[in-house]
Amino acid sequence: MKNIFANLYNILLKHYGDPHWWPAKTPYEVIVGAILTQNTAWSNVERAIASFGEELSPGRVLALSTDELAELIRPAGFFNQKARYLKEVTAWLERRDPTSDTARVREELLSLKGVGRETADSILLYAFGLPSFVVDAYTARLLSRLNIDAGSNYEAVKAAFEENLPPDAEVYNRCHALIVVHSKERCRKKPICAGCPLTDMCVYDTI
DNA sequence: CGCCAGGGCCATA
DNA sequence: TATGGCCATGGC
Repeated sequence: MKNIFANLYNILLKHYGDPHWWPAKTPYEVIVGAILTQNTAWSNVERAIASFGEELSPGRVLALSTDELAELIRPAGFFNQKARYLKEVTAWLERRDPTSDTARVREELLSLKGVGRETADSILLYAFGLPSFVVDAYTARLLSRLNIDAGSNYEAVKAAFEENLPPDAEVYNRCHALIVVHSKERCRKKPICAGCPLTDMCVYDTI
C-alpha cells in the first residue's frame, strides 16, 4: 500500500471500529476538557469536570472568579494557569463569529493565551466538527514506533495526515480517536504486541 | 519514593 | 527556531 497514513487508518478502523470519541457530553465540555488535559492524565480531568456538578456552562465559568475556578479544577493540575486559560477561551467563545472558516477560527484560537496547536485543533475538530487534524503525544509516539517520518514539527505532521486522508472532519476525528484508543489500550501495557493490529508495521519486537 | 500524563508560555541564545 | 524551566495533581 502506497499511502501509509490511509493504511494505518484503515487497519485501526477495521480492528477497533468507529470510536465515536471525545469523552464529553457537550461541545463546551470538549473545550474545557481540551484545556484541562494539557500534559495531564485524563482521570484527573474527569475529577475536575465532575466538580462542576450539573452545570458546566460558559455563563457559569465567566461568573466565577479566577480563584474560585482554579479551586474547582484543582485535580487537573496547573490549576492557576488553566483557570485563566478557561476564562480566555470562554470569553472568545461568547464573542466569536460562527460563520468564520476553519483557518480563521484556528488563527483566533491560537491567538488566545493557553491555546496552542493541539488544543486549537482539538477544539476545531471535536467541539466544532471542523476538519483540522489533531497531533498529540500519542500520534508522535506511534509514528516513531512505526518508523514513519512525517516531519519534525507539529504543522508538518498535521499536514502529512491531512494530505494523505480524505479532507473530511469525520475521517480526521476517527483517525485521531483511533490512535488514542489504540495507544491507551495497548501501548502502555504489556504484553502489548500480542494481537496488535499494527504488528506488521511496527519496527519493534516489543515496546 | 520517582516518574509521568491526550501542552503551552516565556526567557534565553 | 530550538531548547529549558516552569506550572501541579493523582495513579502507579
